[in-house]
Amino acid sequence: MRRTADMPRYDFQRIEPKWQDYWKQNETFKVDSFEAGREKLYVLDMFPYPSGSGLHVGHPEGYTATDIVCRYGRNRGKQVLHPMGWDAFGLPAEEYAIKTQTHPAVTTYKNIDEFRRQLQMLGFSYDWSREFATTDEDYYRWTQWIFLQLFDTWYDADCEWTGPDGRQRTGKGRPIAELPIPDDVQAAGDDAVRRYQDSKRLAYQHEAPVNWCSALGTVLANEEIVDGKSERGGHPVERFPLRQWMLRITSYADRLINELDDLNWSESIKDMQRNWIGRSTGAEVDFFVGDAADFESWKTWRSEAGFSEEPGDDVLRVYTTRPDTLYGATYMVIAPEHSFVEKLTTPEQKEAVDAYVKQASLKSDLDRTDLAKDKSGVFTGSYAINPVNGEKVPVWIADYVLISYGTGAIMAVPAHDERDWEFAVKFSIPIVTVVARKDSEDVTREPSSVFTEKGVAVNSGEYDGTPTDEFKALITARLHNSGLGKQAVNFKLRDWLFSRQRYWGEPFPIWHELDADGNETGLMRVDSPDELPVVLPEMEKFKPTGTPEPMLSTAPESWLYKTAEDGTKLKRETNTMPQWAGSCWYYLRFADPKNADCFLDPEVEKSWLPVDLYVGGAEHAVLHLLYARFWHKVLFDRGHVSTCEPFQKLVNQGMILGEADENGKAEKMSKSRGNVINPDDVVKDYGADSLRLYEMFMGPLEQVKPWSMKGVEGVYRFLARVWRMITDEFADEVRLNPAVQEAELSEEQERVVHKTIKAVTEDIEKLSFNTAISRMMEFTNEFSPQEVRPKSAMETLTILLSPFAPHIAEELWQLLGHDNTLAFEPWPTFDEAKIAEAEIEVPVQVNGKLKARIKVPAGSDNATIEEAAKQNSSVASNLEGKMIVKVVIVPGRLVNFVVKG
RNA sequence: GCGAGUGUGGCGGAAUUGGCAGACGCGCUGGAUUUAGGAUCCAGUGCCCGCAAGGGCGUGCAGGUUCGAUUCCUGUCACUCGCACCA
Repeated sequence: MRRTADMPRYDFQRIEPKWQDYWKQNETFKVDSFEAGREKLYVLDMFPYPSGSGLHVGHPEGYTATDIVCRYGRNRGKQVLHPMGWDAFGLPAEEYAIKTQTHPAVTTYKNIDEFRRQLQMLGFSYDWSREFATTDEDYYRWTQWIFLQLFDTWYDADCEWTGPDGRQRTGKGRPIAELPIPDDVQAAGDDAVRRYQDSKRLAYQHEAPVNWCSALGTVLANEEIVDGKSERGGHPVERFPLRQWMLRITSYADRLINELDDLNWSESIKDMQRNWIGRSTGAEVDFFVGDAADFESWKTWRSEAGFSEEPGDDVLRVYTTRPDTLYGATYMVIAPEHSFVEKLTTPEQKEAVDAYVKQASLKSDLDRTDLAKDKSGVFTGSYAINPVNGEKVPVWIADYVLISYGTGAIMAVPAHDERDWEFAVKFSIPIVTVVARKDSEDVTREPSSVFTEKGVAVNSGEYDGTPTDEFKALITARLHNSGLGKQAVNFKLRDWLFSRQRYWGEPFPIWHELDADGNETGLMRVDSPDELPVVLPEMEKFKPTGTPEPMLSTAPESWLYKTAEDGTKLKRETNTMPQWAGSCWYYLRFADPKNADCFLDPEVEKSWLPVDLYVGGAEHAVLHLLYARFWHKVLFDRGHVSTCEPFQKLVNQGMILGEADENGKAEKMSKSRGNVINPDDVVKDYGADSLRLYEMFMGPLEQVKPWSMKGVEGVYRFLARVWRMITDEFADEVRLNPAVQEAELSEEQERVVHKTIKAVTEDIEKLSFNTAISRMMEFTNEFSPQEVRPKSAMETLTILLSPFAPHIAEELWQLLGHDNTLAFEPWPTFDEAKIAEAEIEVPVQVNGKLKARIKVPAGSDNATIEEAAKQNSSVASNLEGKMIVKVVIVPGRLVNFVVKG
C-alpha cells in the first residue's frame, strides 16, 4: 500500500496551535494559590529584553530546558511556579524614540507583543497570568519602593545577629533611624544630623569620577565598560567627576563571597563572582613623611596613641598584601590623583610633577590599559621613613597605582613584585632581596630576577629566617601594637554607580531641598510609599541634552518642582535608575504579581521562594547576579524576605553558534555575518516540538554548540517515526495504528520500557536532556518494527516525551483514548528487577586485550564465569601454552586473564 | 600575566566509585520501493593492512600508576571564556 498526499501524517501545523489553544482556554498552567504541604518548584528563566529583532534561537534553549523541568515536575505531582515577563527599560527603545519621535513605551509594548507571540508559539508552560514588564507602573512603583528601603538603610558592620534562616552573621543592614549619631554631630543641629545620616545610607550621593559616554548621553557603571569603551555600542568613554547616586554594595562584599558557598552553582560562576569582588587581606602601614628629626618622637607618640582611623597629614598610609617584605621597600608610589601630590612635591620637581599629573589626567582608561606594562612616573623630591628600619625611601608618582584601590599609595618592593621590579629597573632604583626560597644558600642582596612567591625572610633584621606566612602575621601584630599599622582587607569591587541621565528608566522617589535662590542645599526628602509610583513625565522629545545634565531636567515644571507643607521648595531628582534595577527583584514579584499593598506578601514569599532553578546566559555571571544577590540581602536584613540568597541552583546555557562552514568552523550568530537563525522559520518548516527537541538534543545544555539544520531534520524524523509508531499512516483519518493493541508486554518489551523510564527520569533530573532524547530514540527503534505494540508501552513513551515535545504528546495521548491533558498524569515508575536480563554478555580479555564475549546466566558465580570464559575457543587459543598468573573477574562486567610465557 | 573550562570518528556528541571506546543523531556507501524526485524501509560505516579469516593502531601530545586508563597522577601543547597595573 502506498501513502497518498491526503492521508494523515505528522501534521505539526494542525496539532501545535490546537494544543496551545487548549492550554490557554483551560488555563492549564495557571497556579492560583499555594497549597501548603505539597512540594513546590519555582523555576525561572532570565527574562528577555524585548528587542525589536524578536526572539533569537538562544532564548528557547534555556526556556525549553526549564519548561522540561516544569512539565516533569507537574507530572511528579509538584506545584510549579513558572513565570515569564519583560526586562523592558533600556537604551534601544529610547534610541528608537529619539530617531522616530515615538514614545519608548509604544515601541516597548509592541515588541513585547511580538515576543509573547513567539514564546506562545513554542508551547512553553508559563503561567501567563503573572506576566509583567519592568516598565509597568504597577511594577516600577515597587522598584522605587525598594530604592527607598536602600535609602533608609545603613550597614552596621559590627552587628551580630541570627537571621530567620537560623544562621549567625556579623554585619547587618539596619534602619537609618537606628544609626547612632556622634555627640559632636548631634550638637551641630538637625541639618548636620541629616547630612550625617545621608553619608551612611546604602543609597547615597557622591561626587566621583564617572564614566561619561557622550554618544549614549549617560554615565555608565564600571561593569558596563569593556576595554575602555561602552559595552553597548563600543563608544568612547571619558572620565570626570560628577555628582551621582551610588549603592553601597561594598558593605556586602564579604557576605556576597561567603554566602556563595552553599549555592548549587557551577564553580566557574562562583569563581567569577569571587574574582570580581576581589577580596584581599594584608595590612595598612603608615610611613612618616614629616621632618626626619621628628621620626622617633612620632613613633613614641604612635605607640601610645595607637593606629588612627585617619592617617593625619604627616604620614603616608599604604596598603600591602605582603607586610613581610617591608624591609625591602626601596621606594614608594602615590597615585597622580593622591591628595599628597602637592605637599610632597619639592620646588625643584614641581615642573616635572605638574606635567606628569596633567598628562595622567588626560589619559582615558583605554590609554591606561593599552600602555599596560610600560611604566611611567616622576619623583616628588620627598622621602618617607620606613617604620621598621628607619630608612629613607623616595616617594614617586606613577599611574600604575590607582587612586581607587587601597589607600592610593603603595610601598614598592621591587625584588618581590613584578610591577615594582619593572619600575625600579626603568628608573634605576635599588632592589633589595628580603625573601629567599627555602633552603636556598646564596642570597644575593641585589637579585637578577623578581621573586614573588613565599619563602623565608632575609635582610630583615631580627626576622631573618622567618617563613613568609608566619612573618606576615607577626609583623602585622607588632605594627598594630606600636600603632604603625593594622590588618586590613580590600576589595576590587567598587560601590555601584546607580544613576543614569536617560529618560527610559525608573525615576528616583527623591526630592532636593532648594534655598531661597533656588539652589540645592544638599538636603533631601523622599516620596512616601503611598505617593508611589513616581511616574515618568510625558515628553515629546527624547534627545539627550548632550551634557551630563539628565534628560529629565527638561521635564515640565509641574513634574520638576513642588512646595512642601512646611514651605520648603523642592526639586525632583532628574536622574533615572539603570536597567539593572528592574531585573534585581523581578523573581520576587512573580510570586505575587498583582499585590497592590505590598511588593510581596510575606506568606507568599515563604511559600514560593527561593527560586529552585534559574537558567540563563553566562553573560550575566557577574553583573545581574551580583546586583540581584545584593538587593536580596538588603531585603533579607530588613526582614522583607526569609532567605539570604535568591537563586538556589543556577545553570548557564551555552551559546548557540551559527551553522559551521565547510571547514567545520562555527561562529557566533550575527546580523553582519548573516548566519542568524530565526525561530519563526524553523517552526514554520519543522514545528515547535522539533525546534524544542533539537535544541535539547544538540549537546549538553551548558556547552557552546553550533546550529545544524540537518540536525533539526533528524529530530523531526524521530517525531514523525513516533507518530507512525502510534498512528495509522495509511488510514484516511487520524486513528491508532492497528499494531497498537491492548496486550501484555513481553519480557523483553517490559525490559525496554523500564530501562527507558529509568534512563529518561534520571537524565531529566541531571538536566542531561540530550541523552534522555537518545534513550527515547532507542525505545522507538525497538518498538517500531514490532507487530504488536502494547498500548501501555505507547502511553509510557508519550508521557516521557511530553515534557520535551508537548504538542505531539498531547495529540497522541488523546488518540490513545484520553480526554484530559497529560500535563498532570503521574510520571511512569520503573522496577529495577524488570530491567535485569536473564543472560548477560561478559567481555573476556587476555592481558587487557579484548579477545571474546561470552554469555552467562545473570548472577553466575566467578568460578562459573571463569570456566565459561576458558571454554571459548578464541580465549582458549590465546591461553594455550601460557601460564595464567592471575584472573581478574568483575562480576557482571568483565574477565581478564593475566598470562606469562 | 592570573583564574576557570574544554580537547573522543567526516560532524554534533555518548561512556567517569578505573572494566566491551564511539550510544543516539547527522553525513556517507550500497540495496528495496518509486515513472521520477521526495518520503520511507533494510544493510554497512573509527583508522590502517588483508579477497577473507584475522591482525595492528586509536580518546590533543609525552610519561607514570594499574591485571586493565577517555576516566587517576606528572609534565606539555592547543583552543574557549572571564579578569587584567587591584599593591
